[in-house]
Amino acid sequence: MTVRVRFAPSPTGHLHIGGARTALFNYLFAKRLGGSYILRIEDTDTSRNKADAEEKLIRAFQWLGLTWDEGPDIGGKYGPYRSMERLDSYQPFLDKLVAEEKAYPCFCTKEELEAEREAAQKNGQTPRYSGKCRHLTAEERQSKMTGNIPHTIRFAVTGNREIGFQDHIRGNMSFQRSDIEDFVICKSDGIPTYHFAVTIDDALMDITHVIRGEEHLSNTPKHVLLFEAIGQPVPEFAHIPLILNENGKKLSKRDETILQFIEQYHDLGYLPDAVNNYLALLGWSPGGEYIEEEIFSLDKLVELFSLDRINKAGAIFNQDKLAWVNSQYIKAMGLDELIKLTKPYLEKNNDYQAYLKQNELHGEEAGERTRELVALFQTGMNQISDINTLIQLFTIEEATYDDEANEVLTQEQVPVVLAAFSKKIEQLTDYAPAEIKKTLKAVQKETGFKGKQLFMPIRATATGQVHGPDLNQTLYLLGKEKVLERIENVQKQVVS
RNA sequence: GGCCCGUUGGUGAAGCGGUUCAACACACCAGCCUUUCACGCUGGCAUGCAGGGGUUCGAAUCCCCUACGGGUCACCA
Repeated sequence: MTVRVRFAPSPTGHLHIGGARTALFNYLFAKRLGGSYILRIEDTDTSRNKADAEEKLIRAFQWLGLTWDEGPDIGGKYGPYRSMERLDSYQPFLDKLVAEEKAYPCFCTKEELEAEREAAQKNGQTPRYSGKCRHLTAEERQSKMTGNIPHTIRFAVTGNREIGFQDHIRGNMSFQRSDIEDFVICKSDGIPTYHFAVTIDDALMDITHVIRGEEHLSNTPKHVLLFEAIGQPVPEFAHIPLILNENGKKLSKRDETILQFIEQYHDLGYLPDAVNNYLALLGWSPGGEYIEEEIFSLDKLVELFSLDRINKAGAIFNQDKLAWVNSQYIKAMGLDELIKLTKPYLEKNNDYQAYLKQNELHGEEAGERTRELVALFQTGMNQISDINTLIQLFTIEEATYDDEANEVLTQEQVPVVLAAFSKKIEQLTDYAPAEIKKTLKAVQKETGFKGKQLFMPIRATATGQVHGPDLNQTLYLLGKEKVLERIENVQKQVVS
């Protein structure tokens, strides 16, 4: 039997890193085994559904390159792929369960249930549905039904056998039936709950493996019960560890201390492969000969992935590491491709556009300048959008001097070095990197200062910083006028 | 609180009873390279695998207890 897995999100918002990783694991697992990966939308909570959420979800996945074999957008022979379009398939199962008395209508109101819950809590008891509607007589039930009293359908959890199942990651799991209340499978508006919808959907779609987050672990016995009640085979389960924030807590969508939406990474200029790569390493690691490597393409991940190399403990999300992974991809890519990727950022960068205009760079020349700049910063970028902050070095009108730079400028050789250097470049007709390099050499000869003593004063003066890309290139891209102007400013300050 | 799950360094993790078992990577620190900077390279960074008991000739690796952390207890998914 070929493997069939699914990612089944609810369309309530943006795709976040946890969902993306769950989807990724499903995808990798399916592809590894030559099976099918399915996207299914669980939209039974109609009040929380957001109109554009599905579209955003799909766009995010497309960007990541995690394509599905069946889904709401492309269909498939097990469709439809949205719960709300599958209402007809739930009804017969619901009717059958009620007819077999495996489920029953419950007429309790939300207020009643809430009150019971609070009372139980107050007495230190575990809040659990009393099961009182299960024991209604046929007459009582009939009269309430004809009275059109709103009701839910609850699943009757009977007996006291253990519910056991195998989890691919956690091994043998077992729960007590007595710990599970008669849970609602159909809401009073006639829409099934998640528990019911997923199990029917999984059963009808011949899902063989359910790979999902650990937060579902304690829901699983309910699903097992349901599969058994409708006489369908129970799929295999794999509950993957949660992704945690730096405090070791499950990510909350409201937590703003961490970038957790895929869209944000897209906007910042992360590469989809890098995101997949990092996410795959959260809770999973390749064994064998690849154990010392960290950078894997999607195809490579497919080749290496296996469920039994998934960790049990939750993993803390580390943005630094993601950035590093991304930087590896940026360093590895060709310059032309990088330029293409920086284009949208640079086009929207008014300072850069002004810089080009000011230096009278148009058309091909502008393109050439962009090329030089991107090449200069390729090794210094963690994300494509970094180009905008890095490039400020050249676009900014007035340099701002940081502490380290100011410290350098107090050194005694500074006036000598600056004077010699400015005099020489003033006379330079061909202001280009190679010529600048020669000039620096000449200054060294003339003044006797070399190394840090020579370069630092000039770097600090020209850029306001002691760190930055290659000096010759930097001075060239800054332009002669700006460099001379800044030298002059610094000289005035040193004198006064 | 009940039920479940987990616990190797600041972080991701390797390790699945015994020839360096405490890899590798991020971060951090130091050095090298570079007449500067960055990239890169090299090295340092857990005397101990939450703690305590066992089992065993031998345990991070098996068992038990405790502690701590997390998840979940909805007509949400």
